[in-house]
Amino acid sequence: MELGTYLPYLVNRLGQRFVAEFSPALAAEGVDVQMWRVLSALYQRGEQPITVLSGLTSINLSTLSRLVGRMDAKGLVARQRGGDARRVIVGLRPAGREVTERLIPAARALEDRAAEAFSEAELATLRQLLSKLYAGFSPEAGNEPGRLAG
Amino acid sequence: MELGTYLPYLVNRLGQRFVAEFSPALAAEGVDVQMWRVLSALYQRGEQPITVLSGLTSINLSTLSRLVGRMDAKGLVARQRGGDARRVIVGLRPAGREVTERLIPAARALEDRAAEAFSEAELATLRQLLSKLYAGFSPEAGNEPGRLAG
DNA sequence: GGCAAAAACTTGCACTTGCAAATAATTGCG
DNA sequence: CGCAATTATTTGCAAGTGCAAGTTTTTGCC
Repeated sequence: MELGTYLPYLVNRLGQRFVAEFSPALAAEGVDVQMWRVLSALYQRGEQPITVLSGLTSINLSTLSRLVGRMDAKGLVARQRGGDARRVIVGLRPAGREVTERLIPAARALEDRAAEAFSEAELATLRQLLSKLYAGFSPEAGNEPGRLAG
Repeated sequence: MELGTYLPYLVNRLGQRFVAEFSPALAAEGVDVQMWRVLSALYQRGEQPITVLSGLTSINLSTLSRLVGRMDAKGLVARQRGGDARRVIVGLRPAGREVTERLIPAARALEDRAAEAFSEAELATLRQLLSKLYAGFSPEAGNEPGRLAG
């Protein structure tokens, strides 16, 4: 049980670090990591039923329901009823789109900073290994793209 | 901003997956991920001042204070005052050690399962890249080993 | 068409979390 | 020695979270 070589440990440690590094930029825009995940998912994929959004972001549905409520109150997103009146479609409002676009450079900078010490080949290898590993745990869904983690 | 190649996204997605995969084993022992992080850190490194434990596990100090309280109530860990009476030393109790030892095989199995599709060389590369990336974000601390993420 | 079962969300509740303030113990300095 | 400043930890408070139960709309079947 070597800690320094334990894969889940290494992965989560790095993930937390990414979030920590991105947090100041988020705070400057008055949003948190969860909101960023919602914003970036909607930005990438367009408006979505809240249940689908829950899958895309890995945020629990009841948590997301309330999170969307808060984001709505902030003017970032809007709820609208779908053709099936049970469905709630969540979409970006202009303010949400603007916040997202202001955050994208910071997100890019984070990755660039991470990539600094690597060759393009190393980066490609890393991405490929991470994806392959993830896919290995999804017998059902494969590797649909989803949330953008900070 | 290709989501499927965005490194923080890939890393966090995989990290969450690891946690999700490990959760049933944890639930069977009546502990959650945070408790596991405390248990495994103490198991690896022996009893620690709560502040040090906070660093090892990346758990906020006030959160950890209450978490340790709950784990104490469960009989998993014990608090004791240090030589400097301000310090609180947290150590494993026998029940905590036993729970940890029962969980280690599941943790190992998780990694084995992840490693299935990889050659030893690929695994070594992945570990090295993850460590290097993490270290790149720590100008100060370098790469002290810490918590064991599920 | 009418009503039970299913589907899609939201909400009640109990618990966890993190910031800032409070408490407890030690150190330094006049 | 005594008290102000520092260090170590806990607690008050105001949120955020997830499970299970509740609400609303649709579907399937007689």
